Amino acid sequence: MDHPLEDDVCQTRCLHRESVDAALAAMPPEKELRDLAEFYKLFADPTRLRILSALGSCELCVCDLAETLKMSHSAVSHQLRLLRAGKLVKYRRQGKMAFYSLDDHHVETVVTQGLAHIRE
Amino acid sequence: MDHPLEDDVCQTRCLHRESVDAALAAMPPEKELRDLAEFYKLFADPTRLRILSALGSCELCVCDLAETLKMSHSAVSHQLRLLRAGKLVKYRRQGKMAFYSLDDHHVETVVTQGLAHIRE
DNA sequence: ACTACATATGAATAAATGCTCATATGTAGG
DNA sequence: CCTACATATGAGCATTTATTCATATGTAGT
Repeated sequence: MDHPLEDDVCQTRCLHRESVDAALAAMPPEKELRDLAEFYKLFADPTRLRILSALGSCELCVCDLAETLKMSHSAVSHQLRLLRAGKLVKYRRQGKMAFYSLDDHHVETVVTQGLAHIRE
Repeated sequence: MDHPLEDDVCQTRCLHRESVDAALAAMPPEKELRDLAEFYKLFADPTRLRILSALGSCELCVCDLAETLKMSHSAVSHQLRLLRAGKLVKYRRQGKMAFYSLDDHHVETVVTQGLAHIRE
C-alpha cells in the first residue's frame, strides 16, 4: 500500500541515477531512432546489399539485376520497391526498361564503410 | 531441345552483358555480404539503437538500461545478447552487476553518421 | 487493336524476429 | 548453506519479412 510496484523493476541500489539521466538527456528523439532503424533495415538483407553493390558499378535494368543476382524478376522488383521507398535507389524509364542507379553517394559509403568494418 | 529454359529469365536484348559482367566483377564475396547484412541488422531495430545510444553516454548496467528504455530486464538482456554476439558491446562484471559499454568507436560512428544521413 | 515483353504488385507461405513469462545461473551477505 | 538479487536464457506467441506464384500495368512494334 506504500507505493505501486508495477514498474519498480529495480528498486534497489543497482540503479545509477546520474548515468541514467545522462543517457536519457543524450538520447535522440524516438522518431529519429525509428527512422534510423528503418534506414538500416534496408542494408540488413543480403539480397538488397547485392543490389546496391551491383548498382555501385553502373546503372542496371531489372533484367540485368535478376541475371546478376540469379534471382527472379519478381523478387528483385519487390526489393527495388523497398529501396525506392527508402530513397536508396532511383530509376529512369527508357522504353519498356527501367534503369536503376544509386540515389545518393551516401548509399555506397554505407556499404563500403560497413564492409571495411566487418573486415576489421 | 536446343538448350534448357529454366534460368533463361531474360533471353532477349534487354540484358546488358557488359554491365552485368562489371557488376559481377565488382561484387564482394557472398559471405562478406551475409556478414554485412548481419552487422546492419543489429542497427535495424529501435530498441537496439536506443541501447547503443544510451551506451554512447557512459557505461550502464542492465538495470540502468531497463530504466532508461522503460523496458523489462529480460527484453534488454535478450537484446544485449545479440549486441554482444555481434561485438557491438562489451561488458565487465562487478559483483552481481554487469556494466555494458560500446565495444568499439566504430559503433557510435555508425549511429551518428546514420542519424546525420536521415536528417539529410 | 493485338501481341510481346519489361516491370510492378497482390496474395500466400515459410522463416525470422522481438517481446513476455517462467526459470536458471551466478555472486554477495548472513 | 541459504536467501536475495542482478543477470541470462529457453519456450511460446504475435508480428514482420523475403520469396514465389499469379496477375496487372505499360510500352513498342506489327
